[in-house]
Amino acid sequence: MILSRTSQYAVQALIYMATQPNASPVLNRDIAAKLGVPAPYLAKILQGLAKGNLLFSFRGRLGGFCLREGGDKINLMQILLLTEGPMFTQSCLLGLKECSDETACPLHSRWIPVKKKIMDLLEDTTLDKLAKAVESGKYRLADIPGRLFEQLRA
Amino acid sequence: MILSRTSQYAVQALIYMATQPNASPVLNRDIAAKLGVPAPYLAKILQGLAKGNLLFSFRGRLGGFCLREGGDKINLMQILLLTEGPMFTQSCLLGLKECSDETACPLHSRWIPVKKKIMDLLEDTTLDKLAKAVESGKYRLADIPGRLFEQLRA
DNA sequence: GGATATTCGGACAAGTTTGTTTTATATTGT
DNA sequence: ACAATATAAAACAAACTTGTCCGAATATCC
Repeated sequence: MILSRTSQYAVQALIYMATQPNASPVLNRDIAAKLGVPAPYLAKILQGLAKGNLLFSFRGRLGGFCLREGGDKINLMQILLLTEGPMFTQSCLLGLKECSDETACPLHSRWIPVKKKIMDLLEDTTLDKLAKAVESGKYRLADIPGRLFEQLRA
Repeated sequence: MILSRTSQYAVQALIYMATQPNASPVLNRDIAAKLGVPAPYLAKILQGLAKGNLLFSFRGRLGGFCLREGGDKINLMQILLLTEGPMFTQSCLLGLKECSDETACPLHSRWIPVKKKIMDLLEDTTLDKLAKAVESGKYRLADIPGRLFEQLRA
């Protein structure tokens, strides 16, 4: 509805990375397995995030991906700007290319405050907050059924 | 970002229809011209809305599409449930198939109130309100440049 | 240096959304 | 009955998103 699959996978992957000790790189293969997501596709997404300076990537043995900054420094908006593109913040509900305060669609004035709520949420929500929620055990990152998920986690 | 092109065209078209006298049917061709969207594609969308009981459709000479009810009775949510599908209201930001209060993604509790704002907006916004905004001349339905739009309107 | 393990990068394939074309069918006016 | 004009429906095409595969580059360990 709101986010593309690419964005959903990206957010899930980064939350997972934030739950891991960031001393050693995390393998794309491992992330894909935990999330139940196609590994080659996820790799491409992570490469994009590395190009966008959100991740470090290391090749070779002991390689993998690392968060470039601490999980408390990365919020959802930063991720989505990379995966959805820079137009993400300035979109009109009706799809008008230009929909500003001067020349607006009929929904504009109603939409602005709601959109602000969304943007505020995305900017305020850091990876750390989400990682803590997952670590508490009350929340899930992926659709994998409980038992299988626990097995993978072991 | 939030809505598919199909939904955007559908909403634009219905707003336009709500600005027209509803005694005589509106031609798909005319709507498409005003909005600057491909006519055959729009026709398909309108046919879907007719199947969903939001529009009447009449074939042959003097045919066209009509709102089935008054513009004050149709809100955006009704349209989007047809164009985006019935899952539209129950989606999870991270794309989890199941994300309810019992088994939730780590964003769930933050997302719920924001989502409610969106849903409230969509349910509260009727075609009539939007049509009036367009008729006031302050707001635009389509991306067509001002001069061309005025010419078409004449 | 060689073996191994990993990301990188690009080419390829499938699926979905968006858009086009064509033919059929219904309605009205003459 | 016939011509004109509209939607209906289905087949087709293009573009974008999503997903797959493979060879190359790179780093570590022996």
